[in-house]
Amino acid sequence: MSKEEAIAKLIQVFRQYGYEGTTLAKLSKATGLGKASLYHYFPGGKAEMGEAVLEYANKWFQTTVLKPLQSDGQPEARIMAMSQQINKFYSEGQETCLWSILSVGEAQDLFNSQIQNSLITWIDALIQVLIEAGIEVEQARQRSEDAIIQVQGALILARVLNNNSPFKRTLAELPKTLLGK
Amino acid sequence: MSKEEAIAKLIQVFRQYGYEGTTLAKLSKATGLGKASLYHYFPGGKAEMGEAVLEYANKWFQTTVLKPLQSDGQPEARIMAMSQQINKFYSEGQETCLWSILSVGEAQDLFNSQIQNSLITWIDALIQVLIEAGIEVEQARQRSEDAIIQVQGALILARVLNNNSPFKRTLAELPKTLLGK
DNA sequence: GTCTATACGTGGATAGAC
DNA sequence: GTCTATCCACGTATAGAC
Repeated sequence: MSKEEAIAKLIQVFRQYGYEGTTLAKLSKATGLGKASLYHYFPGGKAEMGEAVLEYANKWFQTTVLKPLQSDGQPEARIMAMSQQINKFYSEGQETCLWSILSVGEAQDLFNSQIQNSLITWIDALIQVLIEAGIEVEQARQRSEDAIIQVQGALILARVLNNNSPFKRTLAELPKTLLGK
Repeated sequence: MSKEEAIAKLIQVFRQYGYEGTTLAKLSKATGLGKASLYHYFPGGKAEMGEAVLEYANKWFQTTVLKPLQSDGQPEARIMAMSQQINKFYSEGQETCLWSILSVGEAQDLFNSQIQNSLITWIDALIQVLIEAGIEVEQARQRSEDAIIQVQGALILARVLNNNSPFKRTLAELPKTLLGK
């Protein structure tokens, strides 16, 4: 098993259990590797695995979600493309956001700056598109923040209510939220 | 120290560290009670403490947030009163929501039905007010869900960005979100 | 009710064989 | 690279004195 493949398995565990709820036993079971093998790939142990998982998720997000947003079509089309990708990225609202779950407790101390960067990158990418669409910068910032707020909040609602329809509705309305029409 | 006072201290720990990140050592330190004393109040251990903390938060939320919403003024005034109380309840966006943090990992199995009830109660209370304001029921439901989504999402953004201004802005716009004007 | 002391499992991490 | 075996600290929980 390659390191990449291992990380893809690890990410599931961190997403489901959070940092402190994730144990080496769970990580071992998820990958099929013994604890010692995990330490071969990640000498820094659990903290390094968390770091790797965040880095992996970040790249994945950049490729699948941000890239369509930064392509060269019409702003509205790009935003719609992004919404579709977000839907996939979070498995239609059934998966927790790694950023939100790794921003509490001990994990916050370890990863917050990394997570903050990811979120800021996302916000800035949105602002860029809205400016291209002719929206004034401060309003663009507010709407971009609102969009992310809504995605994050909708994921929580989906998890607690065990029902992803508010999440899907939120995504469907993202273009309106961002472009204001 | 009364049981109530103890619970008020415990809640801080669960909020900050989540269920799995919360240890008896932390709970002991926060209350000033020895571990054995905690077991005197909560024979069921950590799980019972989590339960008690959720129950406490729920009552607190009902009294401070829902009651103003269900008073007998104009809908808009009641919604504004609720927003103010939400602001206090989450310490201006600087405190995590207990419901969102206890809905992951092992805690999800233990507490999800309780948390689900709390959230549904909130949504239903909002729907009631919007219906009184003359809004059609399905739209009332959607807007109520949206309001909660925005509060939850804004709390996440505040935590990650270490900046509560989006949270405050979100709260300020809640009346508009709900009443649609 | 609150404490000290302690039991027992599990968590993270390492050694060393293959 | 992956395993088995093992270490040590800490986690939850309990016993029993005061």
